[in-house]
This record gives sequence, structure tokens and C-alpha cells, in this order.
Amino acid sequence: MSRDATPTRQPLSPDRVVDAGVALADSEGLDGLSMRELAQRLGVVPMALYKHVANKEDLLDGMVDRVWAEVEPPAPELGWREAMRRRSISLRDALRRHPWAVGLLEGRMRPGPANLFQHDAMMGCLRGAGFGFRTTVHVTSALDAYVYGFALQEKTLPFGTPEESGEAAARKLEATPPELAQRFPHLLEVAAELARAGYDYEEEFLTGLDLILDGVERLRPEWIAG
Amino acid sequence: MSRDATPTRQPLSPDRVVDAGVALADSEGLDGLSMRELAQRLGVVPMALYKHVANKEDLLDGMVDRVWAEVEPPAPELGWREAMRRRSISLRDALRRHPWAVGLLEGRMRPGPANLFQHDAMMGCLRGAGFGFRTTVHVTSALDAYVYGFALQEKTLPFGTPEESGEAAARKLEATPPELAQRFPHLLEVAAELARAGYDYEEEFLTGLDLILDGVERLRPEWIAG
DNA sequence: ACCTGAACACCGTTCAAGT
DNA sequence: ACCTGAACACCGTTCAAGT
Repeated sequence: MSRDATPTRQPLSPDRVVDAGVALADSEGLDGLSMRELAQRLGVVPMALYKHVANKEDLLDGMVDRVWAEVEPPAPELGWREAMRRRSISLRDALRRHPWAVGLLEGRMRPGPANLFQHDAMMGCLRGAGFGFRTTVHVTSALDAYVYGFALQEKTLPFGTPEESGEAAARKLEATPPELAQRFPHLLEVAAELARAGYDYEEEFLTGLDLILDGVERLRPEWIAG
Repeated sequence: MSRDATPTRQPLSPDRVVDAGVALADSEGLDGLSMRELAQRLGVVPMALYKHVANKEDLLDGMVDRVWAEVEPPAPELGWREAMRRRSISLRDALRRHPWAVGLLEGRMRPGPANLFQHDAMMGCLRGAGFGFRTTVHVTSALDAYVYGFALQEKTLPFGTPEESGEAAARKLEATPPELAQRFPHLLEVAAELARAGYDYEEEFLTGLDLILDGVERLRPEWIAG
């Protein structure tokens, strides 16, 4: 119990700093995440953060591992295909909740424990299903590349629901000068179709994912060779 | 001919500003690209740039379209599969030359002419080969997602050649405390294999690309339905 | 009418001075 | 020994003052 008028504020910890960092990036984007703004939201002087994180890079490391911790690891008992499918969907979902993380997930110099765990589980699931070394790396690489790239497109494109996307496409179509329409007829054709029927990210993502998994399935003869 | 001692410097233009922006980002990364540094390299006061580009976002728009202009458009006469394959390889090559562009290619609010041309050519090639509307969008989306995501991984991972990657993996392996090795056995196994044989980005990229193209080929029955 | 230096409102991080 | 305000070296961009 403190006697003074100001409420006793709970002490800072690395976890609280990282949590607040994730919340700030979620709401304001990566550009809105500054040490100074973060400190203000936590009710402390900027300098105080540096006792709990070494610097901004260290903060980002922690934030990225929070995202990895939200990803559902592959469950080998479902069989490799369904396990890969669900974990890819779960990764995309995490990236939709935290779009700022898309460019940061890979390539951390100091991968966190959740990151290591996820990749180990991925390798373990595929190796356990009989995939060879190289094939395991190929499959992981292709699936993750697809999810990252899709998340990048999704994050970056302006519309959410199919309806919104249809309206956006329709507006764009109206605003297109006829001279441009002539130069890019196929683009216009597709834009018109999207304006009519909307663009469903969910279906788009799953179609590509299943297409890749089909491709992986066809690697079977090479399993042992991997 | 100017009479004073300082050499007559060629006048600034939007093109020169954008060119210098690409060069600066290529050599120093996106973080190193500041209006002030760019101005200094061009031998002008920062303010002078604002007569040729509206602001930094406008500069980035121009830079991104430069990258699109370097991508070889699909050549329908090769057949859709080979055309898609080459254009995907060309896109990845452009992104290797300009890694800073990976997160920026999509989602420009004001797509430049080269961007529009590329997407129109992509759609045109697939529609011309008999793919339906939706299928065309699916194929474009899946291929681009894969290339973006792969470029993201590649940009972000620390090693270049297979040999370098082998050495890096070997060093990492040595530095791994046995306690971590126990917790992540599959990761260790794969790291050991990479340390032995190296990691070949080129082969990795092409394997995934062909896997996706195989998947697309299997969509044939649905062509008309698209 | 044009050009630009100074200024504004920010950054991440250091460091010395104060308790 | 601990804490933190002021400072440093940056940002992108505005704007008024000078020519």
C-alpha cells in the first residue's frame, strides 16, 4: 500500500514492455511504434524502458517471439498433410492479427524460444512422416514462403471483406480513364470481375495452400532420397 | 558554360531523384534512405527534392516502379507454364538486386505504369492460355505470394552462397549449448545436414516454383469453369 | 516568382548530473 | 547505487523571410 495520491503503478518488466509493444504495433503499425510513445503509454520516462530491453531491436525480437507463440504447432497425429495445412492457416491467422510482424518473422539474429520450438516441430512432423532431409527443408521453405508472401499481399491490399473489395474495385473501375483501360485490357477485365463478385481472401489463401500441398504429395517417390 | 569555379551541375529531375533513391537504397538499405542523405548525395539542399517528388511516399512509388520495369514480362509464345516460370524467376532476380523493395511491391496506392503493365501482361498470358477469370487470379496470387515470401526469407537470412551457408550453419551448430540441442533435436539434425552440404537458394527456389506450377497444371479440368 | 535557411515536431540512444 | 533530465545526432516536412 502506498500512501501518496498517485496510484501505485505496477512495476515494469520485460514482459510488460513487450506486451505493450505488441499492443502498440497492433493498433498503430510498425511506424507508430517508437520507444518514446511506448514509454508514454506505460506511464514512464523513455529511458526507463532501457532497463528491461537492451534497445529497440531487442524489443522487436521479443515481440516477434510473442507472435510465434500464438502459432498452433503441427499435430503429427493428424497426418503430415492436415498438420501442415492447419499450421499454415494458424500462421496466416497470427499474421493477420499482427500484420507488422510479416517482414520480421524470419531473419531475427536471435530467434526466440517460441520460434525455435515452431521450426523444430515443423521439421519433426515432416521427418516423422518419412520425408528426407532435403525434402523437409523444401516443403518448409515453400509453405512458409507462400504464407509470408500471402500475408504480405493481404496486409498491403486495401480491402477486407469480399464486399468491400468488390466496391473498391468498382470505384477504381469507374475512376479509370478510358485511355488507361485501352492500354491494360486484361487488368480491366479482371477488375470488372472482382467488382462483380468480390475477392475472397480466405478462399484465395486455401486454394493456393492446397495447390502446394498437392504438389508436395506428388514428391512421395522421392521421400527416401531426400 | 558557367563562369564560376564550381562545376555546372546538371539540373535535377524527377528521374534523377528516383534513380539516386534506388542507388541509395540498394547500397544502404531502406533505413539508410533519408531525404536528407539523398539530397546530400545529389549535392543539393534537402528542400530542393520537394520540387521533383511530392514527398517520401511519392519517391518510393517511383522507386518501386523502377523495379517493376526490370521484370521480364511473361512471353505467351513460350506457353503459359514456361512464361510463368521465367517471369517468376525474373521477379525474384529483381528483388535480389533490390531487396528493399520486397515489402513495397504490392499495395502502392498509386501503382506506376510498369506495375500496371506487368500485371496486365500476367493476366493476359493466363487468360490467353485458356484460364478462367478466377483461376487466373488464383494462379497469379499463388505465384506472386511464393516469390514475395521467398524473397523475404532470402533477403532476411544471413548467408549468400551454399558454402557460406554451410559455414554459418556449422558455426551455429558449434555454438549451440547441449541443453538447447536436446530441446530441439530435429532443428539440430537439419542444421547439421545444412552444415554438411550447404543451402542452395537457387535450387530451393526452383523446386518450390516447379511444385506450384505442377499444382497449377492439375487445375486444367477447371479451366473453363474459372 | 523563386529559392532556401531556420524551425517544428519528431526519432533512438547516451551520458552526466542529481539524489 | 540508482534514476532521469538534458543533450546528441538524427528524421520528414513546413514556412516565412530573403532575393
